Formats: sequence, structure tokens, C-alpha cells
Amino acid sequence: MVLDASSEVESRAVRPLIHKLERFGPLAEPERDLLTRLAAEASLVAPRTDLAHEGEIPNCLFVFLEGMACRYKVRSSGARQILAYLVPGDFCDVDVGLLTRRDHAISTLSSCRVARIELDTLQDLLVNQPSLIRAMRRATLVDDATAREWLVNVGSRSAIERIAHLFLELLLRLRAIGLTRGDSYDLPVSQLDLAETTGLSTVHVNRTLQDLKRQGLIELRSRLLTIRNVPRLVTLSGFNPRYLSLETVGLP
Amino acid sequence: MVLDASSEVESRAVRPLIHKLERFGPLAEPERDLLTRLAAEASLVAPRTDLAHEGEIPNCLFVFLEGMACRYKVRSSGARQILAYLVPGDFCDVDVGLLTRRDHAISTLSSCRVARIELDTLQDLLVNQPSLIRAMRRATLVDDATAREWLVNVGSRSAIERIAHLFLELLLRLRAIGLTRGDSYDLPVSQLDLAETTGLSTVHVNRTLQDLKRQGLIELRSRLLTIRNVPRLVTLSGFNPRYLSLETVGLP
DNA sequence: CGAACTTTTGATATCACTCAAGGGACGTGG
DNA sequence: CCACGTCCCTTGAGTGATATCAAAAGTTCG
Repeated sequence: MVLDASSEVESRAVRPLIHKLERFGPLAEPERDLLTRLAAEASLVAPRTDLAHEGEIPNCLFVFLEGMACRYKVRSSGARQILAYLVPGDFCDVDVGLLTRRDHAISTLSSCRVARIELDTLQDLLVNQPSLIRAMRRATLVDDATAREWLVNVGSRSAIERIAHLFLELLLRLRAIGLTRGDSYDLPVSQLDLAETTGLSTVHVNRTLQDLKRQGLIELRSRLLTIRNVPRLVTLSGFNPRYLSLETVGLP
Repeated sequence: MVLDASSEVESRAVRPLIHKLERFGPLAEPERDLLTRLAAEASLVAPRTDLAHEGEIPNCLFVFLEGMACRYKVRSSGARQILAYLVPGDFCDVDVGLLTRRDHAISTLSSCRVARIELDTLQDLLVNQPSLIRAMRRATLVDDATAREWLVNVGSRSAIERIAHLFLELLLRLRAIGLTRGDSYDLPVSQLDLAETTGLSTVHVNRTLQDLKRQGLIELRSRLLTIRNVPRLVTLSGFNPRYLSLETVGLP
């Protein structure tokens, strides 16, 4: 079977997802085929595009194959709080069908490749692909644990610790799906995004990044982040990777 | 059938749970019986007792029938962050069987009545009580939404807003299970607990509470909280109850 | 009645915010 | 290819909200 150029891209794009789900148990051939077919129907979405709005009645599950996206809420004051980062292999809300209205919005940060699973299809999976669904539920439990760690982050860490912790989390999550080179990875987000993630002002994020650079802990230029000293960053932020359930990836 | 005094207490204790689950669809008689039998085996747990520890391999699901408990994490520095409050009718982790290790601990705040569902039993429910499990999953989605709102709380609200928001959330959650009298409810937590919940220091919590009292917004004496002016507290904290999915309860 | 915990107060320190403005970088259109 | 707009990043100065430290006062409970 010969693949043309565009379907090659699509079949490559599904790898992070399969990679991720197989951490929770092997997938059968039909399941992998199913996911590959899914990826073939994914579409490209521009940066800063809302995929789902707060208050909306949800009608599909999103699967992220490329790029970076986020969940967020906006307060009546206009302040935005980013609640989670979505990286390739991540998806939103297996139990979306049980939801009446969304309590938060979902938006791309960079340009993204995103697949959608309609409610009908999902209903079918729930009945006929129990092992796939089980893997997805496990992945959701990790997402929940990550949300809790974020609460610890903004609730009890200093500015420099928050940012260091976030950078280490992303290092491990991206490494787990093969999207790092050494201790470097693409971080296609602005300092405003980081501020809205960590509950800091943009000015303070800027100064804290400079601090991290001055200490020789990171490099960050044109949206490429390099962690220069992982162990010191781990110590600084009190990072304990257990919540990510990524034993196989590990820190150097 | 005659109930003795102690089983009367137990059958009363299950009401919040049934109340809560029935918000997501009616329960069949056998399901209610099942829950009532469950409650009959609940035990009393002293205040400040850990029910589950971080790092542990979980072996049961907890169901809270009376009192107040919490999820929390402790940082290596010793700082504790409370992640969620558990009130009567709440339970922990339907998918607990898929978990390898707990990423956080669970502890009582006040004395509590707690039932346990062993993994075997839960496995059975998952197969044989789909509508009960569906109701429980819906409840879990609300818990997730609540966790997100807490992230907004500590990430972007001021001290007074955080505390006001927390008090309103608890007012609605407790009202939904019939544990308020007017705008008053038992809040069996110390100011240290509130500090660890909101990411503030105890001293600042104390001063912020005084501020709320001085403004005539709340009264708080011997662990009984009365909200004196709900509308003003709503405005102050930017409280939007939608995330709780409690349309039926409402704010005055 | 004493020990342990919790709440309260005062004084001081600091981390992070706000406001304001300047300096890239990048894309678009003339 | 330059001019211009729009983001985004950076810097400075001043302020403010919240933390820390220390100790007193109140509460609970054996």
C-alpha cells in the first residue's frame, strides 16, 4: 500500500497518541487502525483559535495530534486562567457525553492538528472498545493528577518555582511522546500565556525568566526552550515526576 | 421492618448521597437499597485522620456520609495544599481500580462517617449497575469542574475573593444536600485549613475573615458560618455557580 | 488546672503587581 | 524596499498585597 505525501503526515501524526495510550497497556491491531483512520480526518487549526466555548453543550471529543493547546477560563474581570496544556496525544473528556454544558473553553496556543470524535462514534467506542476506553480513562486520571499538581503550583510555589516546575513537566510529557531533543523542546507560547498559566503578571514572568537564564538553568530563544541544568531545576522547584505516571521516561 | 436506633442513623446518613446522585437521573429501588446497605457498614473516623496516603496503591473507593474531609498534597518543604473538600454524598475516584499509586492523600477535617467500597464490589458495580456508575461519573465531572474553579481561585483572585468564593461554593454544595439552615452552615475547619486551601498565610486568612465580618458579609463563630449578604459576596468574589451543576438549588 | 491548639495582634519585610514607556520582530501594503 | 501596525518582550520606578516573625490571648479538653 502506497501512501501519498499528505497521508504520510497524518499517519506520523498519530504516533504520539498511540505511544501514549500504549503506556497503559498494548493496543490491538484494529484499535491502532481505528486511531490511524481517526488521524486521517484531523484538521489543521490556526493559533489562538477556540475549539470549544464555555457554556456550550459539547458534541465531540478532541484529540490533539500536533501543536500545543490549552483549557482556560475567563473571569468576569477579563482575567484569563489557563487550566491545562494539551500536547500531542492528549484528548479532552471521554465522558463528554455526560456533560450538560462546558465549564471552560478550549483553545489552541500554536497551530495544531486536531481530530474530532463525534458523540455517536464515541458512544460506539464505549460499548465496543473497552480496552481502548480503559486506556483513555487511565490517561484522564493522569490529566486529573496534573491538574492537582498545578493547584499546588499556583497555591504554594514562588514565581521561579512555578515556572521551573511547568518547564520540567512539559519536558517529561513531551519526551514521553518523542517531541524533545535532549533537554530541548518547542514551547510555542507567549510570556502572556505563561503568566496566565502560572497566575503571575507578564512583567514578573519576564523577570523570572531572565533570572532562570542568568542562573544558567535554561535558555529560551524564539520559542525553543533548552533546560541547561535539569537536576538543579528539579531541586529548585521541588519537582516530583510521579504524578505524571511516566516511570519509563525518567529524569537523567 | 423495625430499625433500631443505630441503623436509623445509618439510613439517615445515606440521604445526601442518594440526593446527590438523583440529581443526575433517578435511581432504581435496588440501587437505593444497595447504597443503603453500603451506608450501614460505614464507620466513624476521628478528625484529622488520614484515610489514604500519597504513594499508596489504592484498594477501595471512599464514600463520605457525614462530616468534612479533604484531598491534599504535601510538598517536600512541608507545606500542605488542600486540593478539594469532600462533603456528605461525595466519593473518591470511581476509576480507582485503574490507578497504580495515589498522587495525593485523603484526610478527614472534622469527624466523619465514611463508607468504603472494596475494589471487587466496585468491579461488580461497573458491570452490573451501569446507571449508578453513570450517575457517579457525572458527579466526578462536577468534582473536576470544581477543581478547575479552585485553580482559578488561587491563580487569579485576591485573598478576600478567594475566601468569599470558597464560602459560597460550600453554601451551595451543602444546601444541595440539605445541610444548611438559611445561609448558615457548619464549617468544621481551622483557619490553618483555610490557609492551606486558599494558598494564603494563616495570619492573612485571619485578617481577611475580620475584614469580611467588618463589612457585614459574614459571621463566623465556633465553626458556624453565616453568610449575611449573599448577593454582595457573589459580586465581590465574581462567583458564578454554573460549574457546580446545581441549577435546582440556586442563589436567592 | 495545665498542655496543646487556635485565634488574634503588632511590627517589619518582600515578593510580585501596576503603570508607563521604549525597543525589537514580523508581516502587510504601498 | 520602505513605512507602518501589531504583537511581544524588556526595563524602570513606585506601590501594594501578602508573608514572616514573635508573642499574647482565647479555647478545648483531658
